[in-house]
Amino acid sequence: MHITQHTDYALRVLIYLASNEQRLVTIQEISERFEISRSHLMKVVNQLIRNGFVEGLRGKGGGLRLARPPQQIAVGDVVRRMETDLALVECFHETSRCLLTSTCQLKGVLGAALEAFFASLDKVALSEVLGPSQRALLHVLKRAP
Amino acid sequence: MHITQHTDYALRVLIYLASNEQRLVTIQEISERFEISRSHLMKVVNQLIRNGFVEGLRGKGGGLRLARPPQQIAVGDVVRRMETDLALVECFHETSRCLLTSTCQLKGVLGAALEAFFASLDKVALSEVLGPSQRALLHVLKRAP
DNA sequence: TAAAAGAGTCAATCTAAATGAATCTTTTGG
DNA sequence: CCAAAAGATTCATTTAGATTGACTCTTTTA
Repeated sequence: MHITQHTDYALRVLIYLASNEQRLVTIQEISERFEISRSHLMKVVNQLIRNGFVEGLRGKGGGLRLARPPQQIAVGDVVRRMETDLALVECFHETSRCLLTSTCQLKGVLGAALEAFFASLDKVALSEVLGPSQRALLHVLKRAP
Repeated sequence: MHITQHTDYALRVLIYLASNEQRLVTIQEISERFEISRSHLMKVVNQLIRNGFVEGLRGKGGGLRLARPPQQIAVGDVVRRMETDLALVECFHETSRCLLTSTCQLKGVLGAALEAFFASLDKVALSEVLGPSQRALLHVLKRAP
């Protein structure tokens, strides 16, 4: 059971942006910091923008910033939107060829468990997964004029 | 996010065995019923036996049967023991090279979500995922002498 | 004691994720 | 206005892990 690195990177990007809320951050910078290839990271960021978590400003002097304050970004939401395939097992698909599909209750049971998984993640905001020092920084920034 | 087919098959095997509690079932039979290669299925069954869910009786006239009544087999337990790698993201590993690992709270948050996932599955017994007709059969069998 | 049944090993295959090169498009500072 | 900075898109390659199946044991009992 895994979450794709794509989603993993997305969370890292958001955490990084949250820790640098006061300025624009370029993909270049993030890719260097995390040692991830620029073009790969680009795709991750793209998806974050398309899903409304991040704002991307093009052109000279452009960069990235959170589209909403980190208190309003639920971790569960991010994972849900970044993971493209949430079909835990074959019988989640219409095309399932398992001969039990029609009668067995597994699909519902696993579906409920998946919901519990996301419900747990939904309770946590991006601002809460930052390290103590980063959170302190956030706090200071909020109090600044 | 996926569960391996290995685990998927394991659940199918258990369901099949639960629906045929009154007799021994051979791997051969299951592999034909589910159209899975015999040697592949063998590995799945092996793991089920090693984990104490199934009893395998060798030799002529042998076969498989549940090691415990299906009411005492939790779906969560099966998934937990069949899935070999439950490290959701890189930072679950000791060797994580993510520079956030030390400070960020993601690991704990995702870990808690995973627990919620399994807690949900633990509430369900194998006997509860059988189809209505199969469950009815179980019921009848229990009442028989 | 031979046949049935499970156990184990090994290598091939297949798939989806991950990667990265190359080429767009947009924007703005000078 | 236009060159440079920055994000957007496309495409092909690589890689890791899951899946598969052939082949060879070992155990057991009719």
